[in-house]
Parts: sequence; structure tokens; C-alpha cells
Amino acid sequence: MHSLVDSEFLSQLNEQQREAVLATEGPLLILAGAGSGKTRVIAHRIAYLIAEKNIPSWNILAVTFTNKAADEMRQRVQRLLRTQERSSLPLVSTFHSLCVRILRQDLEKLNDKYTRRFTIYDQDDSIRLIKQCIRELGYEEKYLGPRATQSAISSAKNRGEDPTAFAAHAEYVDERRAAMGAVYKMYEDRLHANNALDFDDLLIKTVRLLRDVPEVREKYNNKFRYILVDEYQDTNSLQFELIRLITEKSKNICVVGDEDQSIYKWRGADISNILNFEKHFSNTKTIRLEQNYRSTQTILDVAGAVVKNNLERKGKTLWTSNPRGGRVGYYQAFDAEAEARWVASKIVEHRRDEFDIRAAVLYRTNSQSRVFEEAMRRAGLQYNIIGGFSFYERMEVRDIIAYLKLALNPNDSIALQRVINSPPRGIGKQTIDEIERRARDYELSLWETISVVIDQPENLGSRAISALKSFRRIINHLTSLAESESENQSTSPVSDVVRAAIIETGYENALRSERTDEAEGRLENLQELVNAAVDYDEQGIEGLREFIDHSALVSDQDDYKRDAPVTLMTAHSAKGLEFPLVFIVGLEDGLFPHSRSATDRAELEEERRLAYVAMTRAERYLYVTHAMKRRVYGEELASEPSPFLNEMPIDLLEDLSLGKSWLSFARGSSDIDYEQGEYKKERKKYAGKTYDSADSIAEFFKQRNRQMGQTAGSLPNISNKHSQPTSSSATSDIKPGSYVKHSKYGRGLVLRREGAGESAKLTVSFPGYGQKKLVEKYAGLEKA
DNA sequence: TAAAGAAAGTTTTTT
DNA sequence: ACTTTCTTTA
Repeated sequence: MHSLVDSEFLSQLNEQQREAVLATEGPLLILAGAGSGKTRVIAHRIAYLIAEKNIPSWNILAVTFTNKAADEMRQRVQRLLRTQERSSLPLVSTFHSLCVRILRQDLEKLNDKYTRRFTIYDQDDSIRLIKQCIRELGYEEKYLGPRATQSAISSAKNRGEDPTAFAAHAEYVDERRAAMGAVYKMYEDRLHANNALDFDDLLIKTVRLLRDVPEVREKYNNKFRYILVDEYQDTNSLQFELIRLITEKSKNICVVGDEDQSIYKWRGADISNILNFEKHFSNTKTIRLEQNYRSTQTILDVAGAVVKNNLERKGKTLWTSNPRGGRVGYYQAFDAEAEARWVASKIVEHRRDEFDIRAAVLYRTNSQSRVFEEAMRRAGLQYNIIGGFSFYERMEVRDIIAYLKLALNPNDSIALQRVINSPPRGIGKQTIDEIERRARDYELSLWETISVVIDQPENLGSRAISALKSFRRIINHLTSLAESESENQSTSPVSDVVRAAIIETGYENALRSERTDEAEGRLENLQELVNAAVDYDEQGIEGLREFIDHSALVSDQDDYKRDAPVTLMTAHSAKGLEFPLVFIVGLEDGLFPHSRSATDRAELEEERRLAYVAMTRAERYLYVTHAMKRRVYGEELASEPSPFLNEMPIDLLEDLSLGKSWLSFARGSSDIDYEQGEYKKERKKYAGKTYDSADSIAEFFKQRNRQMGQTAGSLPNISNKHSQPTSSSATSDIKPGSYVKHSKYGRGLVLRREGAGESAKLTVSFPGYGQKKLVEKYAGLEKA
């Protein structure tokens, strides 16, 4: 297996890249410009360590920020090593899942009453809990917004401030902050009572564990002897601390980053981590990767011209030997709908020339995605959408996950409140209020209180009591199911419990009786959930736990189909990806850059870096667009071109707009040497005039759209007609070697069939999606 | 208690 | 526009 390194291996790399691969020992800082091949370097480095240096794969750890990046990395390494064996691959993990892994093993060594069976609260759970705390403490939600409070608490936690320290800052100065402090305190207590950790806690507890328990630090220092960190410019102080502690012994820490691509300052990322890396780790070797292999010269020039306007920047020279390429396309649309339509038609045009070219549409905010979905669907283009509402964020999926959480930990009050009356089972507000009140009195969890209330109903009627009894029976049943499955190692513990959580809670029946298309879609999602659970079946009760953890930590990677014709996503989620054809849309003042960052120079610079990241995703074709007006909160607002458009060299742009655009005006006057401020004023004047005419034209379009009409359902992948689960006679027809059709994945080849009857598991290979394990009964497969 | 209707707040980016 | 929360009614 060590013959991996064909002679090509190192010759695929340039001199700096090779140096970065070979410098395996000691701290290494790789400053890698956009498109300079950093993923390739990391992958080669890992392969080199394993195949040439004979480092066991389990001694290697690669950390990324997103699951998408982790998947990508894993695949690259796998390809290089030419291995199918999962066990011979190193651990490639996000910060958060690494922490979960460590905490599930060693959290109890911290002796702070948390157990290793903790529940993870994602941001939504956190906000729910905080909202409750706000109410219980008697504050108005208008006074303390739950969202704002959550983010204030989160950043306090990341700074290492406990509730006392947080409130101490301002107790007599800022009343509101003091109130937040009280909420923070209560929130922490509640988390503890529920044995729950939020996203921040995952990092905090891990750092504390590594710092305070020498035995644990020793263990992981010995385990992970070679550590790589991707996107190092985005690490925050906790993540830095984690890295420092875990590499204390080996000092084999390799980080890759690019200050120009730092776009997560708002989430606590500390750019000084990368700027001061050499100070933090002595004897650091620094390597710069400045040759870009991705983009055309023109694209780099335009991107460079924009980011050049940042003051806080060391500055570096990115060069390429790629061809110059065509100019960057520019289009001014009447409104958001017209913008989307134009982008779709442009993609169609490109695909006529090059049938399999992949396109990305990048926008600033998720809310912009809707019109593009619509436009892609009308143009008959298949698309991926990343972020926004992910599978695991759908209401019905979260409900079932809440039942599963309760099966493992009935004291999880957030989960309990979520599902105690969904589907409706006669436990109304009155009853819940009463339980909550008494739980507070007795200092018991809601779950424990339910049993007390059943024995001593006091002011609750018999209807409520019997409803509570049936709820208790359901949860107890799920719990015993989860536990017994783990003991007798039956064939499909995890999917069994998931199925029970869907059926025996009455959830399925409730949806079925709704008889609407929407409910039908929800049922399909739940079937998908069962299918997802199958992958965890081999691991018993720990599998169930992992399945639940996964649902909390994997928010966006839905089904990212790598070679879908079109991918829609925010500029943020595009980081690390590349596409031959890229559209950056909604380049309007107040949208991109976002208005929230208008007041602060540093924040504006972050927006500019974001624009830079977006532009440098493009390999060959880049288009930038903006609309003259768009709806914000349902109100039509006029919008001006983004200042970033102004920063792009005019002669590198090609105006594709119909009629006279903002750019044609700018170009017409470009030979006059306007001073920046003057220039802006002129542009505004022009834009002001246009709105009037645009309004009338848009009205025309609206009328026309109304006639064209027809809004399809909002879910891309749900088939219009739900296929019935295959009848038993058809069932036997589906065997290895035959083809099936799936509503979401399309046509696929059946590879394997396990188990008997309707609940047989099928392994099916879907082109473009890979292998999926499906439960026959739930997958809604048809013979194809 | 549950369903239907009215009012109000919401959107920056993500693990 | 869209979703969540409050209010009314059966």
C-alpha cells in the first residue's frame, strides 16, 4: 500500500507547494492566496505523511470549518491514496465535531456534573431556551430580543466571560446589559439542568478539558501527532487555544490561510491568529503560495482591483500563467426577478456551447435565493441550493429528532416542550403552564413533573391527565426501544427507533389525515430521515446518539451534488469552492455590502473581502449583476449599484444590459477624471432618474408575469406525484442488478439487498449522488 | 382545546 | 413576502 507515490506525485506540484508538502516536522504557516492550490497541498501532505513517512493515519488530524470542506478534503486524500478503506484515512473533521468526539469520551473528567450523554443544542434550541429565560425573568421580548441576546451571550462565552463578569461590566451603567446578564446566568443553569451543551460550550468544554486535565491533554497529544488546520484566518480565540493545547507536544502544526479571505470576524474570528502565528509558535517555517491556477488574468485583475481598496491589508501579489480570458460580464436588471431570469438564460446559453459547464450563483443573503430557484426551474436547469433551510431544519424533521432526544434524555426540556403537543394530543397551554409552574416549585424537570402531576392532578381535569399519561407512555416506549435495541444487537436499532418516533407518536397519522400536498412533502422528508438513519444502524445506541449529533452539526450540506449544472449559495458558503462559471448577483449598495456594515470601516472591509472571495471562485467566466429595485420586507425599494462595482476597472467590464445602464453612463464619462466623491454624486443623480422609468417598465413585466403565472411548489426535489410505497408483489422485483427510480435521486442501480420483506434495506448507486442505503418500504422506489 | 384569522416582526453571513 | 405570535371563535 506504500506504492502510492508514483513518480508524478511530487511533480504535480510547484516549488512552493512541494516545499509545503515536504516540511512535515515543526510549525508550518502556509499563506495561500485564492486558487493557489491549498487543498491540493494539504491532501498531498497527508498522503505523503502516510505513504512515505509511514505515519499511521490515526496519528493525523485535519480540521476544517465546514462539513463541505471536510468532505472535499477526505475525497482528495482518498483519491491520492487510492484506498477504499475508511480506517486507513486520517480523521478529517470540523472543529465542532472534533469537540463532540472528545467530549463524548472524556467530558466526565471535568467533574462539572455534565455527563457524556449530553445533548447538543443548536442555535435554534439556544434561542428557544433564551426566550424562555427572558419570559420567566419577566422581561419584555421587545426589550430583550431573544436573537440579539443569544448572540450577545454567545460572544461573551467566546471571550471567556461568565455571567458575573458579563454583568459586572455594566450593572450600574447599562440596565439592559445587566438584564442580559441575568438571562445569561439562567440560561447557563438551564443548560446544565438539561445536561445540554450549546455550540459554544462544545469548544469551551473541550478547551477546559485539555487545559485542566493533564491526563486528557496527554492522551490527545499522543494521538494526534500531525495536525493540519484549514482556513486558519477564520479561527477564534477558543479554536486557537484548542490547537495550541493539542499540539503542545509534537509541535507538528500546519496551518493554511489567507488574510484576504477572512470573512468571519463577526463570528469571533481573530485575524491576529494568522498574523501572529510566527510569534505563537517558535521556529515557524512560512511558505507563500502566490501562483493562482484557478482564474483567468482578467478575473484576478478585477478581484484584485476591488480588494486593493482595503487599508488593513499586508498585500500580496497573486499571479497566474493562465490566459487573459474575456471581460467580466455586467448586467443591470430592472428588478430581482429580471436579474434571475437573465442569469438563468445566460447559463442556458453557456451550456449550449459547453454542455456540462458548472455554474454558481452567489448572493449576499439567503433570502435572495427564492427568485433564482424559480428562474432555474422555469429554465429547466437542475440546481443545488446550499444553506438556508436545510433538511435537518425542517419542522417535521426537528420534531422527530426531538422525540429521539427524549428517548435518550427525557429531561431535555427544550425537546419535550417542542413535541409534548405535536401532533395535537390534547395537552394545551393551560396544562403546560401548570406543569411548568409546578416544575419550578419542585425543582424538577418537566418530564419528572409530569409523573407527579399524574399522581396528584390538583387543578387539572381528567382529559388533560389522560393525555399526559399517553404522552408518558409514548416516551417510555421510545426509551425502552432505544435501550433494548442496544442490548440485543438487533439488525437495525437506529432506524427502528426513528420509525417508531414517526409512527407511534401519531405523527405520521396526523400528517396523513391532513391530505394536503404540503403534508405529503413532509411525509417524504420523514422517509428520507429513516433512510439517513440506516447508515447508523450498525452502531447500536451509540449510533442513535451519533445520528442525533449529526443532525445538529450538519446544517448545510444537504445533498450537495457536485456536478449539478447550477449551485445557488451565499458568498460565505462558496468559500473554498470553484466553478468555471460564476455569477455574483445583487451587487447593490446596502445589500452587498450589507447595510449593517455601512457604519464601520472594518466591517466594510470584511464585506469587500467577501466580494473578493466570491469573485475568485470563478475559473473562466465571471458575471456581476445588480437590480434597480427589489422588494425588502414586501416593500419595493429602489437600489443603487454597489460601490464595489465602482471599484472594478471599467475597461475590464463588458456591459450586457439592455439599453442604457449605470455602467454605460460611468463609461461615457470615464475619460473625465472625476474625483471619487464627485463621481458618486453624478451616479446617484442618474440612478434617481431611472427609478421612475424602471417602475413603469417593471409594472409591465408584472402584468405579463401574472399571465404567465403558475407558481410551482417551493421544493425542488419533491416529485409532483408521490409514488406509493411499492406493493409486496412488486417488492420482490427489486433485486441487485435492477434499476430503480427515486423521487429525489433519480435512476439508480441496486447493488445489494439486505433483510427480508418490506423492511429490507437496499444499497443503491445513484449517478451523481453516490451510494445510498434505503429502506424499501420507505424509499418510494419504482422499478425503472 | 384547536383551528382560523389578525397583527407584528423579520434578514447578514454559519458551526 | 413570509413567518411567528396573539386573538377570536367553534
